[in-house]
Amino acid sequence: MNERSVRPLIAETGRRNESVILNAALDIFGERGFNGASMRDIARRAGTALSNLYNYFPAKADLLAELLRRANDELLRRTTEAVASVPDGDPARALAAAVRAYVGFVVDHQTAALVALSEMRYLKDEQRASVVRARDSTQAIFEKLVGEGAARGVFHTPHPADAARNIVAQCSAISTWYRPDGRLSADALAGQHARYALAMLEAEMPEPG
Amino acid sequence: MNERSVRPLIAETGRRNESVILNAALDIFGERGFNGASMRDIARRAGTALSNLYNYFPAKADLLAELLRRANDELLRRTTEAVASVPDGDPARALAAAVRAYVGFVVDHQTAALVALSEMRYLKDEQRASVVRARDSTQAIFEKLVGEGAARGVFHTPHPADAARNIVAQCSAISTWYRPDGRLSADALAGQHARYALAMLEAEMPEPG
Amino acid sequence: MNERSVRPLIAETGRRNESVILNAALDIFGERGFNGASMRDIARRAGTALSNLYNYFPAKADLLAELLRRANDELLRRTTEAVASVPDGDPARALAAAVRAYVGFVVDHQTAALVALSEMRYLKDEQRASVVRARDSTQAIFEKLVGEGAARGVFHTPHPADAARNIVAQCSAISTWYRPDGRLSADALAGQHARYALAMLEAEMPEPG
Amino acid sequence: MNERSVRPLIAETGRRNESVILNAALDIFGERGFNGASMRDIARRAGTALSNLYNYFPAKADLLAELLRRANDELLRRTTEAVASVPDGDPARALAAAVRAYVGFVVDHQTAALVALSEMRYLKDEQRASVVRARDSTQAIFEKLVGEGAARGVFHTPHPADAARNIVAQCSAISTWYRPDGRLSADALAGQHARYALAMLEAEMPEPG
DNA sequence: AATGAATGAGGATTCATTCAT
DNA sequence: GATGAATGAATCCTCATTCAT
Repeated sequence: MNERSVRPLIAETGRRNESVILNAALDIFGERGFNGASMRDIARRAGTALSNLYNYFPAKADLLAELLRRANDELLRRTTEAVASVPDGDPARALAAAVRAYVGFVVDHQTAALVALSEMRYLKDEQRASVVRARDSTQAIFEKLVGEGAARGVFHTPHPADAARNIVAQCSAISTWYRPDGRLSADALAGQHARYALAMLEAEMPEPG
Repeated sequence: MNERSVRPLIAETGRRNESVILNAALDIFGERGFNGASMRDIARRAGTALSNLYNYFPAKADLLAELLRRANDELLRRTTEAVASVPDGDPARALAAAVRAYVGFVVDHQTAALVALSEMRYLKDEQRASVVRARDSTQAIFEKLVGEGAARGVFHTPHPADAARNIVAQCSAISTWYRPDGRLSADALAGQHARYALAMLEAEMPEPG
Repeated sequence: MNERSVRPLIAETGRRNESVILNAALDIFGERGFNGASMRDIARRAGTALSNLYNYFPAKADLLAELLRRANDELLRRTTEAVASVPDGDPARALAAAVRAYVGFVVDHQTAALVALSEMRYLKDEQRASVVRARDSTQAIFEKLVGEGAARGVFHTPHPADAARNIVAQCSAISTWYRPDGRLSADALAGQHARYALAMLEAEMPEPG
Repeated sequence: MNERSVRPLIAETGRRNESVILNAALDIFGERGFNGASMRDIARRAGTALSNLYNYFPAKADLLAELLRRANDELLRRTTEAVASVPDGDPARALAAAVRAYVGFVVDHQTAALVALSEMRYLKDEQRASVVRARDSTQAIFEKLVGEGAARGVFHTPHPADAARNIVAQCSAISTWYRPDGRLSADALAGQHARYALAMLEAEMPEPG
C-alpha cells in the first residue's frame, strides 16, 4: 500500500483539454525526447486536431516549459514539506527525509522526472532560465541541509557542496532506470537512497529510514 | 600536470576525413542532441560537403553508433586496466581504482560521456542493442567487484547490485555538470568519487585517493 | 483650418460593432495588405473575438469589398459634387475641381485610398467586378470632362483618354507617398495637382487653384 | 520593330536553375502578390521541387529582394545611359530622355515594374532599406534634372521636387494598366509621357520626342 | 451579438538522403 | 573522395472558417 500522495501531476483546469494535452505531451516527450516528438504525435495522443494544440500552447517549447514548471513545483513542494516535518536541529534526519521525498517524486512521476532531467536543455533563454531557477530552488534545500550538518560537525564529508550535488544527481538519475517491478519497492528504494546519502556525507550514526 | 592518458577519443585512421567528421558529429550531438542535430550542421562543422558525409557513414544513426562504440570501448579499456592494476583480493582498492578510471574518462571526454549517457536511446534495434551490451560490459565490472566485496564481508551495503548501479550512474552523471574550472581538480574529483563509492558500499576502512 | 468634409469614411450604423470592425480591417489591410492581414489581427485590433467578425462579415473578402465600396462611393460623391458646383461649359474649371476633390479624398482617407489602389486585385469575380465598376464610374467623370474639353478645343493634348487615365493614376498614387507633415499642405497639394492636370492636358490659360 | 534593348531582366547564370526560379517567382508575385504567392506555386511554375528552391534562395523574401534588386539595377542603368546620351546643358531634353527610358523599362518589363511598385513594402529591415536606396537612386536622377532645369529657368513649376516625384510616380503607375495591345505603341507611350512630364514642369518650348 | 474551442487545409521551411558528375 | 543539385517527407505553425453555447 502506498502512502505517498500520488495526485496527478497535471490536474484538471478550467480549459477543457489542457490536462489531456499536457499528459499527451509528457508521454511523447518521455518516449521520443523533445526534438523527436512532433506536435502531430502529441495531438494524436491527445485525441485532438493538431491545430487545436495551438489554442492552448502557442509553441511546442511552451508545452515543455509548462510540464517542467509543474514537475519542479511538485518536487519542490514535496521536498519542502518533508524537511518541514522534521524538527529543527537534526540535519541528518532532515536530509534523509528530503532524499526520501525526492525519490518518492521520481517514482510517482517517473516520466516527468526523466523529462525534467533530460529535456530541459532544449528550452531557450527565459524559459530555460526559469526552469533552471526552479530546479536550483530544490537543489538549494539540499545544499543548505548539508551545509548545516557540516557546520555542526554531523557530516564529515570534505566537500559538502559537491556532495549535495551528487546526492541530487543520483536521485534524479533514478528516473533513467527505475522499473516499478524492480527488486526494491518504492519505499525501500527511497530508504536505501537516504542511506546512500548519509553514507556519502559520512554522517555520524546515520539512522536510515 | 595531467598524468591521465588523454589521447583523443577519435584517432586518425586511414580515411582522411573520418576523424574530422566524427569529431564534428560529437560536438554537434553534444550541443543539440541527436534529434536536434542536422547532417548539415555536422557537415558545416566538419568543413566538408553535406553529401560527403554519406561516403563515410551511410546514415545519421551510424555516426552516433560509431561514436558510442568508441566511447564505450575507451571507457571499458580504462576501467579494465585500472582493475587489472590492483592486486587480486582487494575489492575496495579495485573498486576505487575503477571509479577513478570512470571519472577520468568522463573528465577527459566529457562530451562523449554526455552523449553516451543521453543519446543512446535514439538508436534502434541492433545498433541500440550493441551499445547497450557495451555499456553493460563496463557496468558488469562494477557489479562483479561489489559482489565480491559483499561476499567477502568487505562491503556491508544491503543491496550490492543496486549500489553498483548507483555508483555507475553517479559517475556518469558527472558529465552533465562538470566544468574544468570547478573547485575540484579532475584528480580530486576522481578521488572524491572513489570515496563516495566506498562510503555508499559501507566499506570497512575505506582508504580514499 | 480644414474646410473639406472630413466625416469618417466608416460611419456608425445600427450594428454596434460594424464600424469598429471595418476600421480595424482598414488599418490592418493598410499595414500588411490583404493577404498579409489575418482575421485574428483584425479581431484583435477591433477588440472583439475572432469568431464575432463572422457575425458581421461572412468572409474576409467581404470586409475588403465593403471597405472598397465605401471608399469608392465617397470618392464618387466628392468628385460628382465638385463637378456639379462648376457652371456648365467650363471644362478646365470643372476638371480642376474634380482633381482637387480627388486629392482631397486621398488626403482625408489616405489608408482607404491606398487600399483601394493596391488591394482591389485580391477580390474575385462579382466582388471584383463590382469594385471595378465603381472605380470606373469616377474615372468616367474625368474622361468625360477631358473629352469635352478636347472637343471644344480647350485641351490640346493629342490623346485625351490616355491623359485622363494618367491624371487619375497620378492622383491615386498620392496615397502611396503622402505624409501630412510634408512640405505642401493638403490644399496646396490639391491645387498643385489641378495645375499638373491642366498642364498635362495642354489647357489654354490654365488658372490654377 | 522594337529598338529598345529587351534583353531578359533575369539572365542565365552559372547556377542551373537560378534564372528559371527567378522568372517563375516574378510571374507568380505579379499574379498573386508577395503574400498571395506560395513557394509551392513558384516551384510548380519553375518545374522543380519545392525544397529545391531553398538551395537557391534561403527564404521567400530573398526571392523578392533579388528580383527587385535586378529590376532597380536595370532601371537605373537605362535611365543613367539615357541621360548620359544627351549633351550637358539641356535639362529638358535630358529629362525627356530619362522619362522615355523609364517608360521603356516599364513596357519591356511590366511585371517586374509592377512588382517593384507594389511588393517592395513586404520586405523587411535591411532588405527593404536596400531596395529603397536603389529606388531612390533613380528618383534622384529625376530630381537632379528637374532641379537644374528649375535653377536655369527652363522649368517654371513652383515645386520642382514635388513635380519630379509625381513624374516618376506616373511612369511607375503605367505598369498597373499598360496593355501591349493598347492604342499607343510603346514608343508613342514613352514619347507621350515625356510630353506630360515637360508639361507638368511648365518647360519652355518643350520639344517632345 | 458574442465567445472559446475546434478543425482541415495550407503556409514557409528543414530534414535525411540520393544521384550525376 | 568529393561536390552541387535535387527530392519527398516531415517539421512547426497559421490560416480562414465553423460550431456549440
